[in-house]
Amino acid sequence: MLPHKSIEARLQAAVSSVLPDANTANVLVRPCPDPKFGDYQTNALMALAKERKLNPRQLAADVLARLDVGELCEKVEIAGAGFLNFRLKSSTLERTLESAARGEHLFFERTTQPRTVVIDFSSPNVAKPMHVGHIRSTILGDSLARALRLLGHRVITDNHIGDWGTQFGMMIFAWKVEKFFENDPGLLPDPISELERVYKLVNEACKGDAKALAYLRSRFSYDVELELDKIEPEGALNWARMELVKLQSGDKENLEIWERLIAISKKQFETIYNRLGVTFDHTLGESFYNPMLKAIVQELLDKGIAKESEGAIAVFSDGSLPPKQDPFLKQEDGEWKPNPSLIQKSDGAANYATTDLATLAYRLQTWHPSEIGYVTDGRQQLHFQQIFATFRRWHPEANVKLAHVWFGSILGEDGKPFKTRSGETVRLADLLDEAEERAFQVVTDKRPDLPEPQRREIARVVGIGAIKYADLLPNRQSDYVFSWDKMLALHGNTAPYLQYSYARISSIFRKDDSDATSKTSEPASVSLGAPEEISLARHLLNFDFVLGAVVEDYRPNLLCNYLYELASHYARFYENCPVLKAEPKERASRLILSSLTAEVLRQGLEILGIQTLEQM
RNA sequence: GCGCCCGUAGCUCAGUUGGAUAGAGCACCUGCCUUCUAAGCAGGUGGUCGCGCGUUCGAAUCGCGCCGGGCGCGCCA
Repeated sequence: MLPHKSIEARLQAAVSSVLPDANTANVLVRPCPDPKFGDYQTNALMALAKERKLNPRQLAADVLARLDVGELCEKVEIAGAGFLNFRLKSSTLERTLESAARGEHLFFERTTQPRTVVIDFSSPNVAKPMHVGHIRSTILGDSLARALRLLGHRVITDNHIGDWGTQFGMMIFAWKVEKFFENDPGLLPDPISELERVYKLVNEACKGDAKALAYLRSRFSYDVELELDKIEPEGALNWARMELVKLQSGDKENLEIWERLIAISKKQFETIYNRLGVTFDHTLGESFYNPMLKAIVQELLDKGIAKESEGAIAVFSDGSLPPKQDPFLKQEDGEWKPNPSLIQKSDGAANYATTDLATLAYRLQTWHPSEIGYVTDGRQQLHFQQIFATFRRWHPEANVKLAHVWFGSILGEDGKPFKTRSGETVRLADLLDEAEERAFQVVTDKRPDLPEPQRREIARVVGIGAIKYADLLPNRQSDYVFSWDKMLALHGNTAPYLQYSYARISSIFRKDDSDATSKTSEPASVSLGAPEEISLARHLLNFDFVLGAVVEDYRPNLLCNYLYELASHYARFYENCPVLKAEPKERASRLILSSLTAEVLRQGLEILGIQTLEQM
């Protein structure tokens, strides 16, 4: 057991012995904000004293009298208004590092209560290019899944792609206009661009653009029920609607076009996910739930949860919540008015709310998760509140935590939503290309001695890592400003700096000429002397706190900060404590410290989905 | 109008159940490479935590009211 866990357990026991009825779940230790206070502190006794109107320092003294942590810590101190400060004996630090060096742990503990957690993230749309709007969800979701898995939870990742909906009417229409059966766009180098081009064309024709309409007329020669010269905006729109209806009613040709659209898109998704190193256990898109929707609408009607309204079907407030917390009410002109959630449109089609309800039910029934996290844009907060509330009414027996893990927008340097210079949305593929290209310039500048293929590989890892890190570093709920210069900077809190820290440690081991036997046969012995060694060791021991917090609040940015601090501690150690030139005993100890730091850096970056390099 | 989120150093942002003297990077200034990768380190300048009132041993954090900004609010997802 790690020292802080052991201290915490004994502290809780001591509190129970003083206050038998106290709930000790919140009696926790955590790292001290300032090393002068010690290694760990608890402030929980002040809270306990407050709710019981006890003197906090007296309570601290009473608890301390029942607390025995003597073999782990120096004398425990009562400080301030009633803190308990713990300072680890240096032998405790040293033994913990040694057990890590033996591979018994890496400064964190796997959970004793594994949960099954579904993470819903990325969710791009079929037949459209993946763009910057998908990057935060993809990177955040992947990182959270990695963190949960590392801590021993059962994680199911599910990519809920947008493979059904009204846009397919226009897509199929466009497909037929361009006679793609004869000119398979899947064979083009960039089929998605081609699909996007014709989609825009049809869309513009529907809006009445003269050039687009003229183009349609010139191309139109198939299966003509409408006369060519009657293709006007209304005509084009009607035609697209007709194709949609045919698709929905199972028309063979349209289904085949739809399937080919999905196949082309999935290929694009795979290319991007491969570059990002992101994988999914399932890709169950919206279409998968299609067959279930009618029955769900009917069931919600039967149960009185939903009702007809203006031709549509909607869920209204049932009055079970205070109005302020009720997602189905809103205040207008001082009155509470209905704010319903539509589950069926007046044309009889279901919408995304229905699909999300079906998805939720399916996941629960199939995987029995204790938790489902939806990693989406913050603008969907109301939607998810309504979905969750509807689901609770529909399945009151369900025992599952539903979390909307929302995030803010990516902004350009001008503070407005991130776009290209010409005002287009930025494609993910282009973004990754540019990251690698810019990283290549930097690598070439710094290391002209390396052969080009190696520089390319470094640029790939650094470029992708920089984008991911820039995305994970800010608190997920804040908007952040996208800046190439900042994310690729070689100093400061950036991916390249962390990767460099790792590479620099690796370099020590490459130059370590001690023979292999001395590395393996002698029991590893750590002895800490220099202040830089001690603060580095202390920081390594805090890895567990950070991982717990990341998973608890769905916040990888805490890990970013931790890793940056770790790299800073190591840099100070590196400046002040020679490793290879030290005396044998000290050298062995410092090699262990270095190798454990490297391992935590590597593991931490891996949770962020960022690769490390031995050389850069 | 109502709801959600935000307002912290010149700029970009952290700030862990309320906790000890509010932190970092960039920028600016000063040092440090014959010594394990200087893609580095050390030091300095810089704050009425939007404003006010309140809650308490203690508030950037919680409550109320203002000011300023972003987003959302019935058939798109």
